[in-house]
Amino acid sequence: MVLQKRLEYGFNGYEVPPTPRAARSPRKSAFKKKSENNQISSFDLLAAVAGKLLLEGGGNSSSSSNNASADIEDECAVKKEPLYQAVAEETNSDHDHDNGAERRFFISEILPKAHEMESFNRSPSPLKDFHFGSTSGITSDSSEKFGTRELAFEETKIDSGDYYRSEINDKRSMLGGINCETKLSRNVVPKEEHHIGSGFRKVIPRNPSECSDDTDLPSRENCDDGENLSARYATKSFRSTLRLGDRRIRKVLASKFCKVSVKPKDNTTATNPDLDLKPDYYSKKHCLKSLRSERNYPIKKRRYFDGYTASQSEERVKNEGLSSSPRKASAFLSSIPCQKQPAFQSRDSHVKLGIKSFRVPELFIEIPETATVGSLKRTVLEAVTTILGGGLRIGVLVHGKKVRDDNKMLLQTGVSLDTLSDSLGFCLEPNPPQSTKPFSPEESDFVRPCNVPQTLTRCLPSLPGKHAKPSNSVENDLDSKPSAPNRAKPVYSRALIPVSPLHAQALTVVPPRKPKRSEVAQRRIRRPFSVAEVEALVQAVERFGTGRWRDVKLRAFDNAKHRTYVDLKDKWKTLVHTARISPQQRRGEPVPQELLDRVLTAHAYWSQQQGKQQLLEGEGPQKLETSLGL
DNA sequence: CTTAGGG
DNA sequence: CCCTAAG
Repeated sequence: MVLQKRLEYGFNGYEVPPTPRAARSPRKSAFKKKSENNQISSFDLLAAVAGKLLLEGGGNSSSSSNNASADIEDECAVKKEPLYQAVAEETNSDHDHDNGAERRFFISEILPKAHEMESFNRSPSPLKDFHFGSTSGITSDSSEKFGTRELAFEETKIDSGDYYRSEINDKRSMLGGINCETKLSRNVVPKEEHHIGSGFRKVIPRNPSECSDDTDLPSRENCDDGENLSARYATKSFRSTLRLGDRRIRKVLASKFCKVSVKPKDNTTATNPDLDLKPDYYSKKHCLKSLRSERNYPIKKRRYFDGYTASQSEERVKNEGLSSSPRKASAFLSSIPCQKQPAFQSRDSHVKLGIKSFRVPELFIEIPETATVGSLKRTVLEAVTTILGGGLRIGVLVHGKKVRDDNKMLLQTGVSLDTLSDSLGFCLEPNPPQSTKPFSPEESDFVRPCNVPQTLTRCLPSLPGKHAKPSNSVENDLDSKPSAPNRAKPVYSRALIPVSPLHAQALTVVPPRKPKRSEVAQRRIRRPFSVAEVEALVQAVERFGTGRWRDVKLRAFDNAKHRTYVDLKDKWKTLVHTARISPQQRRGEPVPQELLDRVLTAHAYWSQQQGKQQLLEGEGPQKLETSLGL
């Protein structure tokens, strides 16, 4: 229903609002619930339809930039039924593939050898597979991508399906943004040129490995793919977890002066015997969350990391006289127990990695004894946020050696059925916001492989020969981090216990300092709207009205990362004002009168609509559709 | 998160 | 553009 409504058009080129604003909340809820029940939501469908159109209609979408988005909906309106079905079918078939469990197999129960682990960290725990480590490679990556990284590790599942596919159906792939989330899936999607939003184009590679750091390839379709999602969208839960502190967290954190100790740690509790990771629950939840999250406007967060984090950190070094080499202290080691899962042999030699329950057991925090508990909490949060929120890179270790070539096939790296028994390791490397100073050599090489148990011996990952480029690497695969919320706080506290008594004395006394506002967030630079942008905005508002800024943003400015829906709303506000004042009073780049006229027209129209809607709402929802001629 | 409005 | 109350 919703879908149809949204595809309907009102008269005069204006789209009739799908539903009164007041009634939209319930709609959202309904959507959410539906999705969680593994049903196809209208939103999914809409997205899928759009994606399909993009695929199918790639050739005929020759419309000008400002019409591309309109074309999508226009076409939907015309043949929505067939499309609807097509999409549904496609989705269903996806599910069918999911059920083909016998076609895949697990790398399960990645049980490292305890003695090897101990040699590194003297941990009594036998279960250590993943490690936070600082390696020499950490510092060299692009800076764009950590802006919005939010990670949490708890339950991870990495699935290598029959085929690799990069996500292309989502308009956000146009963002060229922060996350490079590569997903492994079973579908092959042909390389296409896609038109999205206001006709912005971008060629999206088919191969995940071609996904560069500044490419964003999320997808809503993943909602249907529970298994993949658990891995893919885990990145989101860290936020949920830390959200306890909410805003304050975002603003306050990000010191790099956490030292991380490599200390014995109790990992016994880390193991969750439950092998079923509740993929449905997590996947859907994460998926939903990500749907929203990924279309966030990370500007603020990124600003925070790029600016505040670094500057304040450095400032602290000077002001607070923390230990001689605070940066050097960024080594962060942790381990994550991997869970055992039933292993299946796959005819297709595909691998399914199951990683469960990432943990951050040890944190070395430096904080003065005189600090308050509150500041301690914040410090811990800073440490964690810096490391996790700053983004993580996955290192792949084969036989204890790091594999740096992302384009190598697993087979080529020696990861095969025959050799898996030896060791396949992963290394979680912090991706510090400021990646200037490399870590000390000792720490840099402080990466430990996790050993793969015998069960892995049977797992021979080999990529389908169909791939033009055998560039699917574990590293890429893991880039889509999975996670699970909830345990962050317990982890913190436990981590602190053994550490603080040992090092508290050596710490410099530093009065907790409230970050100044200027440090937290600087005002964004002013970026006047161009006439083209105004044109796009006007057109979008003409269609969506003045109360659907999110739609406007998504449709017309989805690729303009610096324009938030609030910006668009504000701009409209000023546009209306501009249109009303005399040309002499106007400043800045002159907006064509034609556009200003349209602004007034649209504004008047939608104001009127709004009035009508409110009246109708008063009369009762029943009459609404009738009155609007729906 | 989105909207709506004031600053 | 920012900030924030409301939903």
